Amino acid sequence: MNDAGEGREPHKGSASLSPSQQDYLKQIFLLNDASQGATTQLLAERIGVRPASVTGMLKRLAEEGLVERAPYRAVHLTETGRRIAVEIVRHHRLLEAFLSRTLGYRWDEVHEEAEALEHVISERFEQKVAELLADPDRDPHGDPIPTRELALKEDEHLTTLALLPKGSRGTIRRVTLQDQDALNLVERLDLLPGRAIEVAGTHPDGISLLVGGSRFLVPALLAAHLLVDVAPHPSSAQPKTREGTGRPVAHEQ
Amino acid sequence: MNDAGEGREPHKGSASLSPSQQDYLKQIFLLNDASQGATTQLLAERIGVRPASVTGMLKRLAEEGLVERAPYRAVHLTETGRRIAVEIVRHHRLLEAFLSRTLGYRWDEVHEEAEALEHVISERFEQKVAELLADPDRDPHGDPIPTRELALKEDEHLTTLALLPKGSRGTIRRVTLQDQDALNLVERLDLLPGRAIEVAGTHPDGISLLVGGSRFLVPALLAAHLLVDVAPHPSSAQPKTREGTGRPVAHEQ
DNA sequence: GAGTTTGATTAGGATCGGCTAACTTTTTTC
DNA sequence: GAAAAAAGTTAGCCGATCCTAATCAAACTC
Ligand SMILES: [Mn+2]
Ligand SMILES: [Mn+2]
Ligand SMILES: [Mn+2]
Ligand SMILES: [Mn+2]
Repeated sequence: MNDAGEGREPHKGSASLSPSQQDYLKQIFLLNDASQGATTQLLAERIGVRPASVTGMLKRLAEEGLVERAPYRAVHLTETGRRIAVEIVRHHRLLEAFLSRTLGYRWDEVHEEAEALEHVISERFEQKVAELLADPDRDPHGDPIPTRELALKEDEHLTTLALLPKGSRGTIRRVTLQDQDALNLVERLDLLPGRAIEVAGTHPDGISLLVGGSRFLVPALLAAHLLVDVAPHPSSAQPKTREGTGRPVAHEQ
Repeated sequence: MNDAGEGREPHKGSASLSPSQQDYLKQIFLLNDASQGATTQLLAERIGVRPASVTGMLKRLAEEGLVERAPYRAVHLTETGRRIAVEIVRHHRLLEAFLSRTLGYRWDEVHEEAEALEHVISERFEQKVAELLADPDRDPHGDPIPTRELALKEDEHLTTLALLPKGSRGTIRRVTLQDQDALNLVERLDLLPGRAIEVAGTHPDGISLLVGGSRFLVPALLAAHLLVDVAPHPSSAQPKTREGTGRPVAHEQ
């Protein structure tokens, strides 16, 4: 079924794709980036459509050379598809940083707005915002912002909170959650990027955590999405002296 | 064919309409605001579709109670339709001011970007931008920005350059053009809002204008879209002063 | 005021992206 | 390894928005 003589559009930019197509590519990328297979069902959940719709769209994207797929198996991005996906991710995270820093959005308000704007802003807008913010490399959730050349830094030194042994100390650097309610939970628990934490113990259902003077159970499902920068010497005091009641939320303004 | 017992949706916000629908409402409003009938053909030109498409969309908008129309006649907005249209206009002009002032866009670059963003930003975004800019009342073209309550100030003291008699002096306050090429022309001629001008004479094809030390013919078609704040005493030369016809005129550009 | 020109509408069709219901394939369970 | 469960696909449909071509109405023209 695959033909080699199809019309080869040179340099397909994200601009020529519909917001819907862009969202599919982005979610495939994010799933792969999180080492998960981009299955029909997962995509359907993330994008908010029915599985049948995903199948249909993936076929169209495959025809355009943006994904490679075999029926009943997870999809993968082609190089072209990946490039576009990263471009959208850059838009999204740059916008989140902008909304947070320049317009004073709250931590939990940025995602939804960026979700819509990411498809609409021009390269000029992207550029101007990057200038204004002096090329930020993290969004408010701690997610790395791809560079203009679409290079994406890996967080190799970060560890999932869920895997830390008792006694570990470190700093929360990244919250890899999409869901609005889950984000609200993180905010209520004051587990934002920058917070110093210590693992008080492990449970079957999660992790007992010491943060900002209080101690509570972080459910495993949540802990798996908190990436921590582990302090070099678990026995010594934490490098960053930043205690307090934890109430004054760490907004990066 | 028209029935009175249609489903009456309460408080329809612009958010529930498609970008396309929003553009139709906006263009109807802008045409009416410029004292032009919103005909099928004019709308088709402004929106960039064929007349047949306009007829189709107007029918749908009429069904939703946003416009009133009779076949072969110009359309009018209902109160609901007008409210939505003004909301979009506010978005558009606020965005233009923001792009210009905060992101450093050039005068001729703002329109296109605002055209896409206006349909996508949330009320929160609108609000935050308005705060950041301290409630601006003009966009970079001199067009008035509707207030949050959707009140739109009229430019009663402004006159079309095309109608000024020889010897008139004044200041360009507003450029009511949509077309990109026309805007570029205005910029090349340095006829931007704020420029002091004097009418050196009238021609059948336009107006001979003195501006910034040089003198040239402004084609009638262009002159009709330049709104001028006429100086009270045509004989006295004054580069920049606030005159008063009994009405306070505040504009920040 | 009959005819012509211009403007508007209708008819029919395409594309896109979603849906449901029915069917097929893969995976899991025992 | 057969049956059941889960996941994925197909077929058929729908609404939104655009298009072209043909028709109809209104507005000028003389
Ligand atoms: Mn999106
Ligand atoms: Mn983020
Ligand atoms: Mn628009
Ligand atoms: Mn403007």
